[in-house]
Amino acid sequence: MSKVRVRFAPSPTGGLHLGGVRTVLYNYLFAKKHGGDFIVRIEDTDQTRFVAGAEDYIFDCLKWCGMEPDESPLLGGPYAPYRQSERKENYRKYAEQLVKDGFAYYAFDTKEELEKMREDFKTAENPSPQYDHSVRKKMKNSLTLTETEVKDQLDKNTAHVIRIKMPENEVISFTDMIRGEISFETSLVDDKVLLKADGMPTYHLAVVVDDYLMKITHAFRGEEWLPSAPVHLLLWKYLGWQKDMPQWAHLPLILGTNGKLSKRDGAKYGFPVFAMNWTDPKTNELTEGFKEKGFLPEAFINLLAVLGWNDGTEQEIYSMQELIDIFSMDRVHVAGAKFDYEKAKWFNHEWIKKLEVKSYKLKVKEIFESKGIAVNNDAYFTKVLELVKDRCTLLTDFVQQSSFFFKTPEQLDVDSVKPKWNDEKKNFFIDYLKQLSRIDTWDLVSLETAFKNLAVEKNIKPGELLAPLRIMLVGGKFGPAVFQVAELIGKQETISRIEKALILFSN
RNA sequence: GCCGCGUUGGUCAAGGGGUUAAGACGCCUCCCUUUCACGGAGGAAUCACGGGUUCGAAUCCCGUACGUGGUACCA
Repeated sequence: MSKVRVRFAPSPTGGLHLGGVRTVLYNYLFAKKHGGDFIVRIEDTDQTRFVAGAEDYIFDCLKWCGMEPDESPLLGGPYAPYRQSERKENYRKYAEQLVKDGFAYYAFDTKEELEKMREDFKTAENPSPQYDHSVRKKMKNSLTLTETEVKDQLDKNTAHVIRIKMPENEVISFTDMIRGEISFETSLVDDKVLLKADGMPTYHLAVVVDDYLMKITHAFRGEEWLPSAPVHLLLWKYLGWQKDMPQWAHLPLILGTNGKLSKRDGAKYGFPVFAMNWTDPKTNELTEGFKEKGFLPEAFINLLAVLGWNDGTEQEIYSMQELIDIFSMDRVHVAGAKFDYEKAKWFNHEWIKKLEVKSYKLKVKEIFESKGIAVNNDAYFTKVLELVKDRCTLLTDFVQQSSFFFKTPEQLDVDSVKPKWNDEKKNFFIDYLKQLSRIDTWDLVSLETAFKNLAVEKNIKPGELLAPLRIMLVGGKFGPAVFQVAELIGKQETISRIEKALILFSN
């Protein structure tokens, strides 16, 4: 078999959502597993939906996820250009060839005429009539017009499209790598437009031509493309390229609360749907991404990989390299999967625990700095992160879990202390403060011993005192062992926090 | 409407004629921990429905229902 070449062909129309990233992932994994090439080709033939900046955004996302292409508009490659708008000249000749060979035809119908047709043929049973073998005989095209009429229209530069001429009563079938044998009745498929009036190809023509020219061996795309597969199959055949046709796989959809996962689902239920922050340049509306939400790319890739695929074992945590080694298309699920944000967070938690702090501390540092918390001592920072990583699900959780190591808590959970606060406890802390100031070896053991001994001496249960101490140092009922916190923040800071809190509690 | 594709706990799912129908997330209980987590031990919860085929069906076949995608000069 020739070298494996797969492509991801996004249209730059907005943020890169979960389904998109997973499609890239499966393409990428398959390519890398077989030592092949991963190509990214931009489908920007639709001028009206094109969104400025979306292309760069897509590449940023791929980079963040660790899926760098081998060929792309940015990198170039042997089959450049990789933007369909720049390949415009390629397509017309293939469309013309199809017309010449009798597999396609010119259609001169105006927008109004098409609308009229749809209106005229509309019935209760058929709410959306297609431009198919039965209606094409009644329309204005090179099948119904005489040769001279057609030539005349063409000479006059009348706006026209080229449509595929779907055969009648044929069954066309192919083998999908995930679903097996799939077949379609050609009479039921419409005469899809291949070349638009503006000279741009539609997706149908463009994928086939580009896949052929770029020597794509495997074509993986979302399940939403399944209904138009017969058009593509026929194009490969009609263009005479059948023996070079890639193998197909149609990936299951990622579902939201109902239907294909949408931006709305995310907004509604409070989870991201895009890989990275996306700001729509038209509306200026920001949609939060997984990256900014505090996800690790390792976790993001991992959770997407197993949403619709598994290797048959009980393993759930995989690195990119492991995925490359064991991924196989035939273990991809046929059914769509509903996205579960709780499980997504679990994956991130697992990765935070699994990875060494050094691999993400820069990201956490950025988050800290954006919250106005300065991080100066790298060794100290690492030590703190190491101490609290087990209790962080998202990278952003580090703020809540460890900001008190870097700055005095602004808000203390006074309400949890006050009801049980009394002079005995107050006096205990005053005495403890005195002892602390005399300690020379500031370590966990000395702090704890002094505390416990004093409690015994004062005849107060240590448990009664530990909670207030925690709130004094940390601000709330969370975080690592109290004495560990005291040890790390140091003598000065510990004493100062207790002193401040004492005043607060006694008011 | 028509066409395509699906359907195993709330979610992700293993299993593809004989299983006590794995496992994970979430939920609940307990242990550990004088906080919150981590960790550990348990628990509740599933084969869409109806017909076949078969000694035997979650598994094969056919219907039905439901879901989902398509039905654009969008991808």
